Amino acid sequence: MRTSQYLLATQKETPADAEVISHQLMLRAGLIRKLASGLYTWLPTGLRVLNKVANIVREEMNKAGAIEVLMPVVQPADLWQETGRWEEYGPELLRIKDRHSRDFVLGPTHEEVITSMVRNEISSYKQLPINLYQIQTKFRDEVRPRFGIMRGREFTMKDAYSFHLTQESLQDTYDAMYSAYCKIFERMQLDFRPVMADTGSIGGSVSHEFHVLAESGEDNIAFSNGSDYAANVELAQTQQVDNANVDGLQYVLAQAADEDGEADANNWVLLVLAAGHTLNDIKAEKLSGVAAPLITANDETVSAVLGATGNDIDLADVKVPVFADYVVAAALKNEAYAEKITAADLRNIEAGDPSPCGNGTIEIKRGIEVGHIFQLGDKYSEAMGCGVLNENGKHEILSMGCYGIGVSRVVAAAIEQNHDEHGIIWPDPIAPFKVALIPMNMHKSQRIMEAAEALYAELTAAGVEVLFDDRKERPGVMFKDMELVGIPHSIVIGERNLDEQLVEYKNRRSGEKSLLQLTEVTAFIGGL
RNA sequence: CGGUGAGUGGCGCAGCUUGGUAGCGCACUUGUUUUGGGUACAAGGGGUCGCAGGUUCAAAUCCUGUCUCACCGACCA
Repeated sequence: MRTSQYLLATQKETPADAEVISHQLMLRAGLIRKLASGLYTWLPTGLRVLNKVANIVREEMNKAGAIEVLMPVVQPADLWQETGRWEEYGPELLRIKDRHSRDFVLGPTHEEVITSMVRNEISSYKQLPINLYQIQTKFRDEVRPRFGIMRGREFTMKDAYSFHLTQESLQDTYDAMYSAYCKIFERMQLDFRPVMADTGSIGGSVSHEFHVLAESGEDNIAFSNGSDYAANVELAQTQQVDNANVDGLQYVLAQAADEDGEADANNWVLLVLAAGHTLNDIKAEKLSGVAAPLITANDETVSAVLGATGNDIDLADVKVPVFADYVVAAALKNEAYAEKITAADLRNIEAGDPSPCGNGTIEIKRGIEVGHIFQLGDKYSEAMGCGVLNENGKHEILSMGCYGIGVSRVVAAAIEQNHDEHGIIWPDPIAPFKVALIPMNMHKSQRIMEAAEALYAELTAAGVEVLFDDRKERPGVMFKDMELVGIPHSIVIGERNLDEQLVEYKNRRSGEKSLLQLTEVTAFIGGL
């Protein structure tokens, strides 16, 4: 590619509304442009990277036995009504009507569509297991899009769905996906970790997230320094310790749930934590008797409720089981709370805590979630009647797994992990170009132009992706642009070395420079 | 949705308090200059100041409404 026939679109100045480094660099290096909040155009350079990432994902999915399909972005509402998510999913689900006033959604995920397809296409146990995936645009009407492409409303996702008759089969595919994900992020040369995770609203039991480690990550990951234990802080269990070490208590009032699990506006549960600890909302709302989603009382309610117990709560009097670090006490209206104490894991794990696995202590690092795999069970297949005839001719509901990678988010995460003060430093496998060809004052020197043109033709013929900067620009401009864009290797052709038929090679990441014979350049670059 | 802040050429900003129909840097065009790290000089093109309404002889500037955007919280690949 010649820069003169390309859209480089680099900028000197950082747009004011970009906060994180990956967003700033994606704008400055000409990878993306914002169209509206959370909606971005991929410029040529950005699209090249996005396609590189997608292709690595595709290759590894294929190798792992998954089969590619492509489903519509627009999905009929009745599928979502079948699974109940039309009501459950909330405002992130963008609902639209067609000209006949029929309801549709812009797909935020594709469990409904794939399950609908499989129940029509798969009818025998002989066809199982099967794992189908697509790489496609998703739309989620995020409350607050932020950090550029990192949390956009429209984004590219690889989503795979597997179908099984037995838990063993599901586990096999889940393990294969786990390995494939590791391979994918290894190939992209990213520093990542698989971590145990909460299943959230998608449902199911077993789940792992894949995080790219970066300071700007939105998730906190708990690592053990004595084992390979890693879990999202949302999920990481804390060990109960002797209450004697607790230095004071703090409390939170949470709305209670009735027998049916519905929020009960008149009843509250008192959650008590050791001083200095922080409440983990996800753990709290999983407790029976506590309303989910968690509703905590404001100051007014606190005084009203605690006043109604007949006496002021004196936390020093709460008799905490000796093995518990913190407790749940029912502060039901007019009841003695002291008799309703239960111990539970309620708090966020913290650095320095003993690891739940029993080995080592916990360290907390920040991560960007780029992948998530789940064992879904029969949540969707049951609701939609997706099953096959088994060996005995009986209809049996399938169990499912689902496996996602945020393809566009990977691009941003890679930049968070690979940049310096000059710009992006792409890992070779996802770089938009492998090598930048930078001629010095080519428009004034016939021999430079001939050498550059010859080298460009040679590299291109060898299948090397080369960006030939043939603009009539000063050297400094070209160096700055190529560094900003982050092309991992560059070749500089100048009068200085041409007499000896030498050119200069420079490595973007290490900064190392060396001189190469003009004739050996293509072999050298090809071997990198 | 709650809190904070911002909307002035493609980008970054000034002007607004003390109304008089717009300015700087980058980028862009042309010429000269320079020639291994964003060269210098000169001449140009491009905005009616988010939108709507109001006050006024006169509004980017004052008033009202509205839209958009970013950041902090609750959700997610």
